[in-house]
Amino acid sequence: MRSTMKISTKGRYAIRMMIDLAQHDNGDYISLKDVSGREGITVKYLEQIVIPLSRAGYLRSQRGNNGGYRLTKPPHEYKVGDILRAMEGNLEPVTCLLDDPNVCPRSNTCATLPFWRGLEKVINDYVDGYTLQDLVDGANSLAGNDYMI
Amino acid sequence: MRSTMKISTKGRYAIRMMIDLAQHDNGDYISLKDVSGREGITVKYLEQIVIPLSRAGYLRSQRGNNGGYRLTKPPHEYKVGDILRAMEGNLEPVTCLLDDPNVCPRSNTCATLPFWRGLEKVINDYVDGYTLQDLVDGANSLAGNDYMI
DNA sequence: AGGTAATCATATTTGAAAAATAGGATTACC
DNA sequence: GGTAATCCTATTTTTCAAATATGATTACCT
Repeated sequence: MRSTMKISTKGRYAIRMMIDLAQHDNGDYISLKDVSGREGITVKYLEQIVIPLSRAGYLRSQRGNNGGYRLTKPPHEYKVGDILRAMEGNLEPVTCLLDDPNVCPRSNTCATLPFWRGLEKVINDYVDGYTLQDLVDGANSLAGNDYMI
Repeated sequence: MRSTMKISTKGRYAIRMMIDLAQHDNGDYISLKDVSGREGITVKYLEQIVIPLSRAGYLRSQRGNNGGYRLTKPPHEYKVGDILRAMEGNLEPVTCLLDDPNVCPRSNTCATLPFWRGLEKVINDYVDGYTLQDLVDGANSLAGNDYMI
């Protein structure tokens, strides 16, 4: 059985790309071709991944020869949750949580809604507890947790 | 954009069915037809949902006329996480976390693996903090948390 | 100026899995 | 023996992620 509750490849690749841009930041723009070579993701796919990140203001781009991308902020100012939400839209574990009241006619009486809301909160709190810099360091900024193995 | 990170309908329906069985438990077996009428899920779909729950030992069944299903344990002995994992297989947010070392050749050096492991732990801890009885009560058993709205 | 190498924009294809349905076999009560 | 349920397996339908394709636009560099 393949399970659900999975982050998309775009979400995972976006994080890896952001790490790559952070690691190789020397002030110049970094081409997707370079990222592609290092990360093993096709340039064409990276072009798609870059769109929501740019739209969110997380990346600055330069067109033309010697063009490319670079971060708009220092890595510690990116919450990993921001990157994921830019790619995934949201991290709600069930569609029932959307604001649209048409989604589920049972939402008023549903006994499980608070449970799902809590799960959403736990997930968002966790991913917002990491910054891009934390991932670059391969370490965890959350004081006193034991998630590292 | 439709987002990922979603629990399947089978997972959601399984929880609702278990709540329904708990709420209507009077010692007799409860037919899927009854559950279907109350929950608005087809009998045929419920038949599929029941399979992994029975296999996990969470339900007892009775065939034939007046047959049906009932819980094998009192509701407070079911962790919601157990129900979800029975349906979803696991709650790992990325395939990279599977034991199979062939899944990702970068797993040895991947800077994001500890991050994903932590997310998996947070999710499992949360869903294991709720019991079926909590959902029946529409309340939250975790002492001192504020997930309820 | 013109070649080149990049981003940008949009569309299309592919593949796989979730979601739902279908048909019939088996069981057990009454 | 009729009926109403579970059980079993297969199939269809639908949706969406994943990946690819094509070409336009931009800007550096010689």
